[in-house]
Amino acid sequence: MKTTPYHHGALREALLAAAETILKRDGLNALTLRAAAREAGVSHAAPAHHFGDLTGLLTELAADGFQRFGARLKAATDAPDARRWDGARAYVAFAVEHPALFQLMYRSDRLDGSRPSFKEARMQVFGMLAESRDAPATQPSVEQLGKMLGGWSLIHGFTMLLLDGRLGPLIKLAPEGTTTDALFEAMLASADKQAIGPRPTADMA
Amino acid sequence: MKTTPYHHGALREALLAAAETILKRDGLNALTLRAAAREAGVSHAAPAHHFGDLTGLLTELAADGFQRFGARLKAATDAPDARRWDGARAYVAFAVEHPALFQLMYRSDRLDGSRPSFKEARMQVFGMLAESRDAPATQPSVEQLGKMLGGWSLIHGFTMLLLDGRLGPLIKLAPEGTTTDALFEAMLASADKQAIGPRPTADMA
DNA sequence: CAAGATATCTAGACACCGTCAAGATTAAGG
DNA sequence: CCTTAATCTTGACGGTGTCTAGATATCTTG
Repeated sequence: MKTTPYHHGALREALLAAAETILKRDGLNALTLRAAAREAGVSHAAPAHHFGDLTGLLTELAADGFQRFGARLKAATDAPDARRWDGARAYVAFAVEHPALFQLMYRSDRLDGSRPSFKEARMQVFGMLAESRDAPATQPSVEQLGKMLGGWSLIHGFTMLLLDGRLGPLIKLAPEGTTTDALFEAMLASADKQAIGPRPTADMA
Repeated sequence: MKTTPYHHGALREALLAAAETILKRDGLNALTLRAAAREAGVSHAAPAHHFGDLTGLLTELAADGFQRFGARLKAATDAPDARRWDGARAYVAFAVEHPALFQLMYRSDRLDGSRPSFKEARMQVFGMLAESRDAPATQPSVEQLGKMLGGWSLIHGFTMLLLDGRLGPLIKLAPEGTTTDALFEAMLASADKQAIGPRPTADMA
């Protein structure tokens, strides 16, 4: 084996690792097929043989992300001392630790939803989501689905707003020193409490 | 005035209109400076004189979107017969009618958040958000902010999941013929009700 | 074991993209 | 009227995805 053998041996994994490095370091806009090839030290056209096109590479990366995401959620909800909302906290924590990856995972216009690896990883996470609620997995009612969707939307919406930097004005409105974490916990607490007293007529999001 | 005068007269507006046409027709990935120039019938470098770069064009488009979004929300919440959650319904309705534009509005990596027009339009919408809740505009408590954030996150999360096509598995789980609209209404209903009975130990989103 | 088949990777080309510089054309103002 | 500024065009450069052809290594199989 010389310095750079013609055949890499594990180029597929190396390219995925290189892609994630670029994603973390330079963002999604800088993650190109050629950049991944450079990072891995191969020719510019090499990635096409393993992923087809750029969408393929991004989709495999997202699929890998969903697998790790699912493992993280499972660990949080299966823990013996798991508190209420610990799954939600794990949801946000993963997104904060891998912001660019998480955003990619929810960017359908850059992904190929028909890829088996992606479909499988995504459905596994969705399954955990459905199971963790008290809604039965078979023939749930619309009411039960609405409740489950409410939990998912609440957490996902917070995550997206946080990653996109949209909570700045809210923080500025809050008492000095308030963190996004404190706001998140306050949000969870308010979701557990019923609105007491007269409802405001125009109550929106 | 001949067929194509050297000076367009209102190229800035024409380019914005062309950009939105492309956004609706071909999606964000196809919205390039050169494509907008082609659609408007001018040379490929013309847009740079009005928007600086591609980020500038996208940001102005997003700013325009936030202005219309704000008007739509205001109309919904100010209506004399406005029901609870009508602001939320308008939020989702606007996103469904302009999916690509809405997604662009929440894609910070493609926008320049420091552009005055964008900042202003965005803050105007945020102001409506903050006012519509019972939280006072001055010195709200963390609890009040948490409640307001909960409403925003709930609606925004649902919208993002819907636009990204992530509700498919949920629909498949639901009784046949269930629409996303029905799920949305069920979600709103569940947000109004307190969870009765014993809480599940692992309750996540 | 050897040789043909196959998988893997390289090199080159093409059209498209954003962006910059230089020049042509028109409008505005003193 | 003539200067100045704004507007738009033309041409160029490097970067990108993707296609083709060819080089190299591994695998299979007779």
